[in-house]
Amino acid sequence: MGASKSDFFTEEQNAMANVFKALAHPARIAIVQYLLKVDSCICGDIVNELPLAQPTISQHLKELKNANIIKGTIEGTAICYCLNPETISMFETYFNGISNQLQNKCC
Amino acid sequence: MGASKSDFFTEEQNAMANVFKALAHPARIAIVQYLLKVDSCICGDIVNELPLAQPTISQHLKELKNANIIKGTIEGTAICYCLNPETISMFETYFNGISNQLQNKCC
DNA sequence: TTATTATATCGTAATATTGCAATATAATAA
DNA sequence: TTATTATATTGCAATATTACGATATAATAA
Repeated sequence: MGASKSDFFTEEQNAMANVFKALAHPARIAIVQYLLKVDSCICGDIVNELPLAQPTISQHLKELKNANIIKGTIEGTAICYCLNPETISMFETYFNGISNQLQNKCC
Repeated sequence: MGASKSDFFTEEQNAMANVFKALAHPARIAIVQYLLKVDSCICGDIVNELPLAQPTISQHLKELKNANIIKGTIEGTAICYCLNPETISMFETYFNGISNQLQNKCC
């Protein structure tokens, strides 16, 4: 985050910022879309789907995994990634909460 | 975004990534929380609330405004910022959509 | 054992973000 | 007009992200 000041913010604020940061890249949005599109949670043919090299995809998957947006299970030589419904629920709860607090408070 | 490749992604993917990027910083999360906490949509006393200098706050507000997460109305010498309910709704719709598509697709 | 296949890590160059002092702008007040 | 007050912009140093070639690791196959 550039010349960092994250110490001055709460754990929760830093945590939310980190989860959003994981979605703050078109490649990672594309990975989420792809995981939704394919019927089962297919693995690393994401590399064939996106215009990025294998190490780059691996890095993006790692960031999504660290943010708990996806989870990976080993399947032989491959790793099967899929979206984590709990984190999606967390996002729903977060924005529902904002919506509810927002009533009559807007200019 | 580092050595950039955003040309290879769709408009929609880049747009979503940009909106998330606006929330990908603890100071901007704190600003959103503050705008929710205060009863009316009070303005630039955010500077007194957060441990950052005025130009830094101004820059963060600009990023939130560019992403349509907040909107500002002029009130005399001051500017009154508040959350944009439409963008909050957009987020709700986005994650509801993912939730719905996620049924039975998880490993 | 030696391939082969799938994914991860390292190192580093290119680029982007962050934070702020200094300064500018814009609106009102005196 | 000249303050004053509130916010924005500029310029730049410190730091973080992105992308990928080279290489490593891990699992299975031959």
